Amino acid sequence: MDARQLKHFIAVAETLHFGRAAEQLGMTQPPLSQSIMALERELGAPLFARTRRTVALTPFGRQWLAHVRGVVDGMNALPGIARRLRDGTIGRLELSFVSTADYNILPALVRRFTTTFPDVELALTEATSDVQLAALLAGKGHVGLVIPPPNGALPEGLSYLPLVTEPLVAAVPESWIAEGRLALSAGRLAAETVVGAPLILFPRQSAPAFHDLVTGYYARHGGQARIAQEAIQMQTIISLVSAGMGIALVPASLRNLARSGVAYVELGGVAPILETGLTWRTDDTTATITRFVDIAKKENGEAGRPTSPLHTSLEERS
Amino acid sequence: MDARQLKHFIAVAETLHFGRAAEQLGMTQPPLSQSIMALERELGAPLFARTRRTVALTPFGRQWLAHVRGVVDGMNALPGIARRLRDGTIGRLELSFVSTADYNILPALVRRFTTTFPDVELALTEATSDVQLAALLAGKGHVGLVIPPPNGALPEGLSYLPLVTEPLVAAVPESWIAEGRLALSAGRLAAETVVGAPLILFPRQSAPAFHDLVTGYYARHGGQARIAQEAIQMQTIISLVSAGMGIALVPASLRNLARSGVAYVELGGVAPILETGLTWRTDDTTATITRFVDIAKKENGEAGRPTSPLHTSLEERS
DNA sequence: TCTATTGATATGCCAAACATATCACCAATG
DNA sequence: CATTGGTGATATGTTTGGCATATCAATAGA
Repeated sequence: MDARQLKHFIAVAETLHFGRAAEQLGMTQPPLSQSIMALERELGAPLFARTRRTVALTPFGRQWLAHVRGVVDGMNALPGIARRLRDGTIGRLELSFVSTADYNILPALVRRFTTTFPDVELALTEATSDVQLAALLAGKGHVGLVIPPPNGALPEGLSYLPLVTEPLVAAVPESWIAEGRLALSAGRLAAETVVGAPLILFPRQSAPAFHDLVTGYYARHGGQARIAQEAIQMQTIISLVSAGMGIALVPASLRNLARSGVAYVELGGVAPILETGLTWRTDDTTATITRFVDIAKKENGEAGRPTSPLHTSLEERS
Repeated sequence: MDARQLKHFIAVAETLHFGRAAEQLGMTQPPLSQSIMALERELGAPLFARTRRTVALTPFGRQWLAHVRGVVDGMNALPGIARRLRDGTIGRLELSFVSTADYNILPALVRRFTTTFPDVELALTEATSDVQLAALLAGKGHVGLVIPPPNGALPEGLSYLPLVTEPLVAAVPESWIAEGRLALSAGRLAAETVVGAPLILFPRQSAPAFHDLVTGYYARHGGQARIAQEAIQMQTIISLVSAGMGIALVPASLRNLARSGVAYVELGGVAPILETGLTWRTDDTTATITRFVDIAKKENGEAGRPTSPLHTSLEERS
């Protein structure tokens, strides 16, 4: 039961002529006859009904042929599959991302990748940066959209590509502005005003980089954050703002999350800059990762200003 | 790109140890190393990441492995498929049948066959006997339930197995009995009464054997059939009887086709006997045919009286 | 009757798949 | 730090089986 024998069988079944089948196979007729005979002996039943002058498939041979064809076709496809796996044009890529990326770089990136490599299965998982980094270090997943750690140093073994930098803005209850509780000057919110308002924030453990970015702003402007409420989901935080529980400092791209009763206002003073980038195991040679990083680099280069992908993402979501 | 190489690859991928994989393959380690190296050279990418002490699949190797497994499994399945094709436990069987068999032997036969050989695809086609015989002689289809030709001689090259014999009965409008237009004696219809009534019948060309059976009855009882209407479908004939257009001589098993306004009455005199049997190409060695004929023989032996399968068929149809 | 064509048989050759022997390297262990 | 056991790679010899050449037997067609 050899692949060679199966190909011999298919050739004879297609030509119904041992001589021409042998020629097609690049061999001579006698060993082909022997190969078929050996196959028939092994199967215990004749595949061909031979007269002295003609060859015909037996009903058994005809039915078996269909199955053999499937296997041989699959076998012939293996080198091509290997090549495409090597090139990264087929396969599977597991991408994790922080929730803020969902309003930012993610949709355009995913769209670009899936149109460029439609046969790569892209598995998306939302997770916080620290969870993503731990998973990658444990060998799970392939690439992650993360907010890099506070000290700026990623764990050993991970590569990193910055993708988007954007300022934080304040998400405030619209009523607080209308009622004059928050004073705007030149369309901005003065730093002292921000520091004085109750704050809604991620718990530090879930998103240390983001947390430190916010508290750093407070420290720079001489104040201690008065935390009214903690919440994990961005949507939840905005809901709490909408309910008038406080203000929140959020990435500018969150403007894409329009919600009635919430206004996004630029911060006075030195607005914190949030960076989002792509990370992956340096030693992971999966071709689809290289392809994805290439796409991300190109996206980054073309997008230019950090606001550009935001609009793109809005279009994506419509 | 050889099946042998693929099996080598799978063995090493499963054990992650060249020595044990070689042992499992019944060979020594050096040629196995060479085989894998040749495969990697052919694919242009390493399948395994080797340190001096350990072997691990590369991401590329892991993804390709899944595809290779599918092909090799399919290949390993081929002998088993061949064996079952040879035994007739898998495959395809094309069965044609006359419409009267649908009320008779067919349902029980099909049920028995499909439960005994659930993996044989059974294709059913309704056709008249002459069409079936012509198709079989032309190499189309496998087995047919037919009413044997009038002279009793089937074409050369076809085998035949009698399955059911049953008398014809008269299908008459119930009103004709109630009104006394047809007189019963001892629950039977006198032959003279039958001969005098208008007849609904198959056209001879569609079912010569059946046609001759009916006209033979008329000839034996000294009369000429007065044909009120011809029809091809049994259901149509019974509908015409129901409409009071005449009487019809039909197989006793047609009692299974109960229709309001129609009564089935035994014939006086020598009631014609209708035979239905199975036919197939004598030289067709398809194993499923043998299996089907075996089932039919057993069905025939166990069923005994011709009425038995009728009740079975009624149960089937409920 | 003769010829051409077909698949089967007989026999010799050689590549390639395998085995044996050995090496180079490294981790574990005292 | 030296030693030992275990790993995959390398080198080389051996044999099997897949193939080619030569030929045969049988038959359809002229």
